[in-house]
Formats: sequence, C-alpha cells, structure tokens
Amino acid sequence: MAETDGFFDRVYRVVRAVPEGRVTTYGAVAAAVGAPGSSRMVGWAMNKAFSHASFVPAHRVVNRQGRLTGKHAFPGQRTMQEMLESEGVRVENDQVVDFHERFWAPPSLDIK
DNA sequence: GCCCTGACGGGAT
DNA sequence: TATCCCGCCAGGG
Repeated sequence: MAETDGFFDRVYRVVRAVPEGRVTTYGAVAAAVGAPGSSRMVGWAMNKAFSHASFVPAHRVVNRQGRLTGKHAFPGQRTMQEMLESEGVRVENDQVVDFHERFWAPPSLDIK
C-alpha cells in the first residue's frame, strides 16, 4: 500500500505510469484502480491533478474515442494537443491519430 | 442533508 | 451506425 489510499491518488499513480508517446482512456484507468464504470471520477481527478504537487500526464488520458475531451482544462485549449504531439503522438482535429495503436492499457492495481 | 454537476462508458432504442 | 438514457462516485452550493 501506498502512503495514499485515496481514489484520486490511485488514479494519479496509474496515469503517471503511462509511458511517453502513449495514451490511455478514462475507463481503462477507472478499471485499473478497481472502479470500473467510474470513469467520470477519473476525469474529475485529472482536473484536480493540476493542483497536485507531482506532475500528472493528464494529457495522455483521452476518452474511449481517442478524443481530447479534456483539452479545455489546460491553460490553453491547444496545450494538450501540443504536449501530445511533442511526445510523438499525432493529434488531428482533437483526436488521436492511430489511437488504437497508441492506446496503452494500465496494469490493475487490484492485483495487489 | 439534499440537489446538481461533471475530462465517461456502455447498453438500449 | 448514431443518438439517448442511465449508472458511477465525489465535491460544491
């Protein structure tokens, strides 16, 4: 167990585990933290993530369609896309190109 | 303590 | 295949 058992902290841990140049979905993260169906909470956690001390690659988390639904939460509406492209992830029309190939499934924390 | 909202997802229509 | 509706849980008014 980690020092933090909070739902949000679990989400942060999973998101932080997303490799650079890869993306994951809210649903996948939710399932990884043992709360399948609570994908909304993941997004909520991401919003709060900006207040979090450690850096959380929230830009690597997109919805099931591979769409940058959370871009509006960044300083600039284009920041999220810029960050992704900066890591090698091509984004077109607010949507991740080859999303299925870029998708990365996070390991379940449930295992432990 | 109740009601509404919210970076979503999936099943039903 | 597109659209609608309901369910998830936490936080704020």
